[in-house]
Amino acid sequence: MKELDSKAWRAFHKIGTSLLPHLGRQITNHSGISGAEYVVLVALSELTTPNVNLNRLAQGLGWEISRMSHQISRMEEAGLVKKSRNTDDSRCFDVSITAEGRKIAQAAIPLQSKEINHCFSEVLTQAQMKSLIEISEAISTHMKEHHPINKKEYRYDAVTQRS
Amino acid sequence: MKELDSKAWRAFHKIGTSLLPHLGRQITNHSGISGAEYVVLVALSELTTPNVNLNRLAQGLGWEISRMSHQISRMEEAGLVKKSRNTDDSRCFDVSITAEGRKIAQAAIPLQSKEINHCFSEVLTQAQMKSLIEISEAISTHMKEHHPINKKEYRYDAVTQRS
DNA sequence: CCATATTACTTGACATATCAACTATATCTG
DNA sequence: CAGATATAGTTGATATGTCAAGTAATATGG
Repeated sequence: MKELDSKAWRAFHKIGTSLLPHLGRQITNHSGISGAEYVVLVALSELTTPNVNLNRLAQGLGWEISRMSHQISRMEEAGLVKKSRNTDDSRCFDVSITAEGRKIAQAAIPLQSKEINHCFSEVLTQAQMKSLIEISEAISTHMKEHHPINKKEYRYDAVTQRS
Repeated sequence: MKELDSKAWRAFHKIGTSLLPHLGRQITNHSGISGAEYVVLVALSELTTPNVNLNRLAQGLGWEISRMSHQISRMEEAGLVKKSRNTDDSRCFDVSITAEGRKIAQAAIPLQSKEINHCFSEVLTQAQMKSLIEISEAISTHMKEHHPINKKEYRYDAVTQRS
């Protein structure tokens, strides 16, 4: 069954290197922010707490912490997010979205939803989308268990709630 | 049904930004080449003709031509591929794999297949893999028709055969 | 309570990707 | 055939991602 495997991999690889960049470009076109900025803003705008710990944010998006650090620095520079040292553990940083960032996110989200629609629900059947979600979840779970990006689970589960 | 859409997108995005880089890293670990180098070498090693036109190679992998140009330059520098002007149309370049490149590819492919196996057939059912392939094909087709990377289809279909 | 380890994050160098010109050749049109 | 246009690919600036090493604060073990 190597055959099937390889085909699945190639298929996945292909859409991964065409669809993802395409949707990123769309974001830039309609809202002037990068795909990376978009996913960060969306993550931040959906928080139930006023801010997240940087490490946690990275975990949530499956990013390396170094990447997140660079990204957040740039976004802070651009006025999209704010970063402040956590008072309880001053190694940690609390990241939050600014009013400006929220405004941009709120304008971008419906536009991007439309794009996503074009590429998903107009192309796939509902069954296929459900299948894709299951597949993704299976792979995500496996990755988390066997090949985690940042070695350990974040220990301070309470950090987000504290401030 | 926006809900399902968004979930499908997020699921896909997540594996796209975790699985793809992971497998790229594995290649580097076991064979000392980057993921990009790997896919190019595999594409070249599977040619039925001795070489491909650069543009065509880019199309085949869904890459922008500029990216391919840079990549091939670096790989030529590294001795993995060879590039030569096409005699019939001297705007075009014929790209081929070197003996060195082929050796590396042949060593890398079985190792990488094993990795792919870990992430696909050990995690997904056969039905899921088939479903993934169908989904990918649907999306690829749609992308090609509606959002092509390099605006036009390559016109000189015979170029590959000519030399 | 001190030495050592761990954790959270930063930094800078480097690799790679993307974009917008630009060059050279080829094709088309009158 | 001359001039306009299109095509193939290059180039360099800039943005972004990755890696290894470093810094500072906290936790741990004797």
